[in-house]
Amino acid sequence: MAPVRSRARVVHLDLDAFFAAVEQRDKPSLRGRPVVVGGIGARGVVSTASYEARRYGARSAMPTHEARRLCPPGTAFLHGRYDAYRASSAVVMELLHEASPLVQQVSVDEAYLDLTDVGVDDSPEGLRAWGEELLQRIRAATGGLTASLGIATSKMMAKIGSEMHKPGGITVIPPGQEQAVLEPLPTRAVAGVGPATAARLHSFGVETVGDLARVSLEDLVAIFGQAHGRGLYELARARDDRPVTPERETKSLSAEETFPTDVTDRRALEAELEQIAGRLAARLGRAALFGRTVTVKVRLHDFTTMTRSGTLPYATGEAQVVLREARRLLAGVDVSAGVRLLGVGVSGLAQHAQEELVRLPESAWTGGAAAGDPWPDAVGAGDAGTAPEASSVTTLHQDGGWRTGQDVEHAEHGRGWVWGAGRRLVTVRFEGPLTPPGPIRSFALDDPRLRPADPPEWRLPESGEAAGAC
DNA sequence: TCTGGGGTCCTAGGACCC
DNA sequence: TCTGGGGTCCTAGGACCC
Repeated sequence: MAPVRSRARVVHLDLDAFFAAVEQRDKPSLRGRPVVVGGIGARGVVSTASYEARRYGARSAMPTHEARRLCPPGTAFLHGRYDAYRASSAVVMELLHEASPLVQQVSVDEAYLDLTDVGVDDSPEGLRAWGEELLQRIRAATGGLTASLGIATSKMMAKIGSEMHKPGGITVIPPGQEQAVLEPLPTRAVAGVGPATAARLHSFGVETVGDLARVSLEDLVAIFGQAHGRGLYELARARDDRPVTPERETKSLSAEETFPTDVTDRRALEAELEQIAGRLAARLGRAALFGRTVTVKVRLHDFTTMTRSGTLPYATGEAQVVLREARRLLAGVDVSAGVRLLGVGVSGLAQHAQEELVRLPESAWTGGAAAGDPWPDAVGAGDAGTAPEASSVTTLHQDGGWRTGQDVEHAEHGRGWVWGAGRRLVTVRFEGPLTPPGPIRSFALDDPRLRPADPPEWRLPESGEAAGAC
């Protein structure tokens, strides 16, 4: 790891009790009263508690019913108004971009700034004055919202600083003071130490960052693995050269829902899946993204969580294609004991449908297509892994009149859907038992046995079939 | 009436290719 | 034709962050 920055040039800004503060700003009757924003339902959790509510013990991520137990009558429990929060957040982020060319927004209420190219006096007094002015501008532009600032030589120290004098405080940790600040703090203060890591460290008698700094690199790597172990070793010494990085590419999108009560009925689950996949596809569309890998997430009644993923031969943004793959994946999960949460995600994102098809290896024929089945044009054009002409790929989608995701019926093999279509062949994925030797087969585009079909009623697995469906 | 929803990164094993 | 190492892709799960 590179040497630590020698000057305090990283700023962490954290809006104080942000959601609750917006509510109190917009509804004067809530000012001075405990306010809890988050899920209101039986299984809701707290997103943000106002400082008044924190006095009674309400905290973020706490089950809302527990916050209800702790807080006095008259406490306001509110659903989040996320559009309002986003609007205020945008005002603040705009001010940050005026303050520095290098801003990394971490979430709706947090950001890092790099002051390297900002002409600022980086003495503690100079930094404090700079911070006061920024906070004043934020208050003025947002109708009184407050934030806390940490200014230090690294992201980790800046973040620790912003926590130290909340709300509304500015904490400058001058170069050279990092160790002294860090050592007495609990290990949780180190970036990347969550409940699990803290518990393991505790079991070795490691409670503070100072304790952690006395553990050897070899031991940390042996216990936590290469990446995490080395990270802990460095961060415990305040060695953190992570840059402030403005824009990051989206890697995945997902949508999920926790049900008020566990769902055991597969038909109800199917309906939920359709809803969730629809929401996800709409977001894909808005982001102009297409994904190849579909992941279904199932949380059971006992909180055990399973994921099942499948990778398509092409990137898609279509709700029906996402949904169909999600259904296939869900069919392989035993849900008889009750499902608490259902989710659908998409990864392997591309900015164009089909973009990834050219790299598809034959191994992607997970269903075990008959040996010798040629892949429709794109892969068949050369050795596996050799990209065909781009033009043949970009037109794959509609060639021959077949559309990926389209429902079809084959005279011998039964119902299926179009998994890929090329200039000469169409590949169909079959779900039913009528299709030995495998569920994927290719046909000539004009194969008379193949015809378009209406979307199927989703067939529910027979009881007992689910677990073995894949 | 325990434990949201949206993300990121890492690990580990197996398949497959060279 | 018994023996291997590296690289990539895929899947599943876990930890962490806000």
